[in-house]
Amino acid sequence: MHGQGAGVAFVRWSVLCTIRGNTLNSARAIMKTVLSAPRRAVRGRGEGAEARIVRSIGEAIADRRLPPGTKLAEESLAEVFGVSRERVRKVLLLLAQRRVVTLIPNRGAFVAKPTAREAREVFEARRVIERAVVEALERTARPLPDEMSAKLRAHLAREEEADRAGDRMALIRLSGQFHQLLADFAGNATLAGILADLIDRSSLAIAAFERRSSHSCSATEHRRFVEALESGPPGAAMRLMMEHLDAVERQLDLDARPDGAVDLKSVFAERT
Amino acid sequence: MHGQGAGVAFVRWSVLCTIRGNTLNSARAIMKTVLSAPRRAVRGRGEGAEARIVRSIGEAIADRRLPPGTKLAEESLAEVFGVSRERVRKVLLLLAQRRVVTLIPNRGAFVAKPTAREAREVFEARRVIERAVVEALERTARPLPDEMSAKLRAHLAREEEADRAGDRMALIRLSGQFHQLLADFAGNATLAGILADLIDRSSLAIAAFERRSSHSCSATEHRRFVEALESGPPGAAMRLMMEHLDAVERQLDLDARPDGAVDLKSVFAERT
DNA sequence: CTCTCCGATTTTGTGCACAATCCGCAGGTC
DNA sequence: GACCTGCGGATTGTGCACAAAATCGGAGAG
Repeated sequence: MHGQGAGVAFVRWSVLCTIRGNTLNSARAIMKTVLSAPRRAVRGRGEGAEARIVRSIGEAIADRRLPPGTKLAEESLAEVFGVSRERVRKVLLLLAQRRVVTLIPNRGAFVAKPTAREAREVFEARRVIERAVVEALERTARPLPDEMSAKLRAHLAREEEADRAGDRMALIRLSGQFHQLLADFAGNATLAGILADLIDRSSLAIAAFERRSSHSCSATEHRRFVEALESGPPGAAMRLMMEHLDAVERQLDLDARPDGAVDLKSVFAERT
Repeated sequence: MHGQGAGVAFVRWSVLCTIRGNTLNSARAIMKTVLSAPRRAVRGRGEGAEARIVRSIGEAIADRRLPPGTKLAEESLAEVFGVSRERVRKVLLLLAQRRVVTLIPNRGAFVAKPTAREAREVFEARRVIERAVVEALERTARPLPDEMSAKLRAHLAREEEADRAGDRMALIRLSGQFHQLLADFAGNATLAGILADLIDRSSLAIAAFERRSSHSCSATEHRRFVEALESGPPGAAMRLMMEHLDAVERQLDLDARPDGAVDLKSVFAERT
């Protein structure tokens, strides 16, 4: 989970200078902000704690240490993170709006369990956005700047290392980060933020619908994509990305199963 | 602001049946849910109030009755809506995550004032998503089903009526709803939800950056689009939609102006 | 033996009060 | 005259306590 923590300090004096008519004391305002920012950072807890907890829970969900359907009791989380229950409540509200957890009135918070339909929608949305990302990359960044290339290759190395080590959890997280990295390079923070949510929800969908035993390695597909982006013919990278997303979705078992208690009969009917 | 309220009742027993191993008492769970759902609806306030306030504030922002930078004091809002202050706080947190309001620690909530960069990003994101929407519409819904056609034409009628009446506020809201309607027809609720946020943020960007005096009427462009979608050659609708979004963005004054106090000197320098 | 009802316990929801912070303003100082 | 420094008023942030609701267990009826 990669929160899109905007620069609060910057927003701060921006608002200060524009809201009220008095724009002349901006220097003083900047001064106070610069001084107060570290002070806030030193205490570190009041505001950073929420972001930390959000990220922590988010990563746990993306890594499937918290599988879909898991109950997230407020009291337990408060104890785990050493904060008050209401802080946890706020965090859960944030995660709920990102559709990563489901809030059921008077029942509590649960790790979201997407429906098959929602899973399909999320992947389609990813295709839509990532197509635009790759288009932007192929259009504006060709040849690929050294910095991007270096970061991508460093990331690929980490992925392949995790693959060799059989660290499935790290591989999942890195795989998501790869797509996030591409979106960041594309230069549209808004789209990147939207994609961040969709990637998290993809993790959820994968956790909920993954077929047992099937697993095409993302690392090699990612490497082929980067190579196509760096030195392939125009459109090759796009094609690889679309195929990659299709492959990931095809790994899922999204057929039938209206999800729930319906197939109980059929399950036991076969046993007669 | 069009909240995407999911079917809570459905999620409810779905979770019930899958979380714990015991799946056999699902019938009983359904029973209790079916009974409790209307009861919750009758009381209606505990959960509906928040959504109502979110929609209310959201519409006010989209209609520019609350221009960017307006302070949203908790106490005042609580009094206006007749709820407790913490309810308002929750609502503001939700709106903040949708980037419609900006939350500044210890300062309060303000109607978001997007930067020029953010405005450009939002419009680019809209182009990305609405391109997909129109593609889906042209691909899967051709010829256009009667129901869609009827709803679209009814909407056009409302837009044109508002245009004739000079009801600028209604026109803005209807214009947003038009795009929302198309996204709904495309059949991907996830994408439609994302677009809903982007449309709201577009309203904000327009409010913040609109040029005085310029105003190309959306209603006629919308009508042309619908006609192209119904009976135009393939691709015509897409082209019109892209041109329409470009036109809306071009109405904005997104040049230079790093936003804030910087141009004060230049403004007064010209007067010597 | 199964189903239903009902009370005890746990968990969530909400109002309230107090603490912390910030803005505006006055007074003093260089 | 400009700047720093406290101080008062107001607003936001947070912990706490209580109320409301749901789950879980057992007892009783069919």
